[in-house]
Amino acid sequence: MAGIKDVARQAGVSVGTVSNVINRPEAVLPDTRARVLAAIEELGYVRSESARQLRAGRSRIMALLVLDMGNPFFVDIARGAERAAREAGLGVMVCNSGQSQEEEAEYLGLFAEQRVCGVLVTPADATGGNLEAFARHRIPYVLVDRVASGTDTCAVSVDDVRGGMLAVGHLVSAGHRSVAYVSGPGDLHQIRDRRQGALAALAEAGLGPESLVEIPSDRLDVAAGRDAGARLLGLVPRPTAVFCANDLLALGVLQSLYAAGVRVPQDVAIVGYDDIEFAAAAAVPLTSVRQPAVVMGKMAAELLLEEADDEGGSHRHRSVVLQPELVVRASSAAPR
Amino acid sequence: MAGIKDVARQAGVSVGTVSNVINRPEAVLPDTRARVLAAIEELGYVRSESARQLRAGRSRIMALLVLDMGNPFFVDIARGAERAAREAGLGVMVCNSGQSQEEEAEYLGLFAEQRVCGVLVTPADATGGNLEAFARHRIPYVLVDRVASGTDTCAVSVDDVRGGMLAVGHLVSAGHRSVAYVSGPGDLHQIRDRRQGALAALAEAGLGPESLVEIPSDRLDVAAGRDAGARLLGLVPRPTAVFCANDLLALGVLQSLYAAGVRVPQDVAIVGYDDIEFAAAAAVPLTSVRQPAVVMGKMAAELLLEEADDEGGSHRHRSVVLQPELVVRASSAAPR
DNA sequence: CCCTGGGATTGAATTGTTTCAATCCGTCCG
DNA sequence: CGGACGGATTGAAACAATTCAATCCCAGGG
Repeated sequence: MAGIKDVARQAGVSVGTVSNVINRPEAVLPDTRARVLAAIEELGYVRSESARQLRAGRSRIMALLVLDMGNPFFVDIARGAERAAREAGLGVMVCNSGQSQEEEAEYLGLFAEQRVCGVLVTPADATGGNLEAFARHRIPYVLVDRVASGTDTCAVSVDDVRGGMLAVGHLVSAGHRSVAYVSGPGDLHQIRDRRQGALAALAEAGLGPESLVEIPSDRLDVAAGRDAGARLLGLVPRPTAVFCANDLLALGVLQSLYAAGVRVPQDVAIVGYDDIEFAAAAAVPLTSVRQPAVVMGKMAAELLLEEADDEGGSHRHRSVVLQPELVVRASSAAPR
Repeated sequence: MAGIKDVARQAGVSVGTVSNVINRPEAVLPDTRARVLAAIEELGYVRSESARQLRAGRSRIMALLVLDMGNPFFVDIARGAERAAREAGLGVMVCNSGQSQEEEAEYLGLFAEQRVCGVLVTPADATGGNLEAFARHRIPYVLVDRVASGTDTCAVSVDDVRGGMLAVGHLVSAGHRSVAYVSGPGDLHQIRDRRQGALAALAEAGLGPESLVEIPSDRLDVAAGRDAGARLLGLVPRPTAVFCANDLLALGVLQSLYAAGVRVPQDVAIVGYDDIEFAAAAAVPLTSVRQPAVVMGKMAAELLLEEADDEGGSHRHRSVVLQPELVVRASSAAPR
């Protein structure tokens, strides 16, 4: 494959001039430039990003590590991040940790080797042990959909406690007195905060924690939702409402109930979380807590860019907390 | 940041030995190895992928360029590809062309600069002009969800003509005599082939092309489906069935009809395409043509790896055509 | 005791770019 | 006419790894 040297020889100039034509065209005489461009075209020269990177010390790629790209919520985050990165002339490498700490560690290692200019990450665990180790590499990172534990990191999150409160508050005010909570992996902050919000909403209505029946689940996808739905059907007495930790679970629960002939919302009301595009198109359009996912991705990327571009150490870490919003649809209503 | 030289100095060995410890540990005496590993640990050394790549001439990353990551169909393809790549120790860089030829060209340029070891691509246009130009770089690529136009490329696709035939054949045999086809961008092969299959199914039942009412759409997402649904409602006489070029469109159409009080399937039957996970969870569970997306991604990646690993020129390009499968659900049934 | 064989280690060459001090050359001014 | 200036161009250093021929050293055999 042709390199800058071949181009230089072909055009009868030095390598430095070729480099200038590519990076600072205005600093080269028009006819020299033309000659070089002709040579580039003729040889099909493409500059080597790795050589560039080697010299620059870091790549022009930003990494995004999410829990699950099968969840449209994360796809939206990726969209927002990509948009912001693109504006800064950077590429985005999107990876899935699948909520596994091992995969997370593996990917973080990969990012360090790639010398990415920064990492956006939704941690797979509450403690953030992997990130602690990662911090050593001096590669900036921003927490996404997660509050910062200290002041040594930027973070963008949505108020999950408030989200849980909105969801269960809505159910309680519709008359429900017993609510199931289909949760996810207990080591995810989001899950715990939403529960806390749910409990707060119940408490506000004078109901104790026994009014929240937890149906645990180790994954956060539609299949897990179907399982949870089956378990819900077996509960005696059966709660009249379900709050699901995300929309995928909710869609699964809905499917399960539907198949068993349980009517939604007449027999059981359902509220999901994230308000993914498919929530509105569900068997019964799903009430859900909307999160500004695209904005979150965009802001996270912008914070990261600010930190990465910062030469003088003037960057101050910031935590942005966005507000969720309840979107009421057919799946939630007063019990009979 | 510490380099291999720093490690060598710290451990009191040469750079070559450090390299050996990393890449061929068995070729180094145990205590030397231990000393080097200790130095690596102490300095927090992380090998530079760019330097590695520069020497190797190509990166250890495979690119995947799809039309839209917001479509779960492509997410499944990505999953399959990622799995295969991972087994070969490669990373995958997933990018969206958004059906734009400009973005496609831009990304292909980026891939060339990155010297990726290969590209999996779902072309944004029928002619494949961008790929023709790309072929010049001698970077192997495999067409995904698209048949190869010649024998100079590997390709993995699903028989879209047959898919269209299955979908419309099903509708016709349920008694429908007028079917709307909500299509997408006309320069996509998939869209045209599915139409052709639809026409073939009609012809088989003795119906002419006038029985297929095309509702064009320039995008392939839920919002476009809603628009198409609105246009469908305005048609006189209104077709009794709709075949949608993909499930996102179908879900949008469904939402639209639902909102207008048109009953599915009693008034209008709907058949989608792709059988994404959300099709089963739709307002009315969606009849759809299932495509083996994960398998397609996996096979494409495997073909690419075979071509990329081929030193002796023994690789022969292959086209794999997979078969779609009709999944009947509630959204399709005989008209009154 | 010398030589040989072979495993361990070395160190220089190589990869393709960017950057920057040095050089070149033509012009302008004194 | 000489010197200074400035824009264009040059060429070598630096980046961080891999690779491989050369070297080193030790054991075993003659």
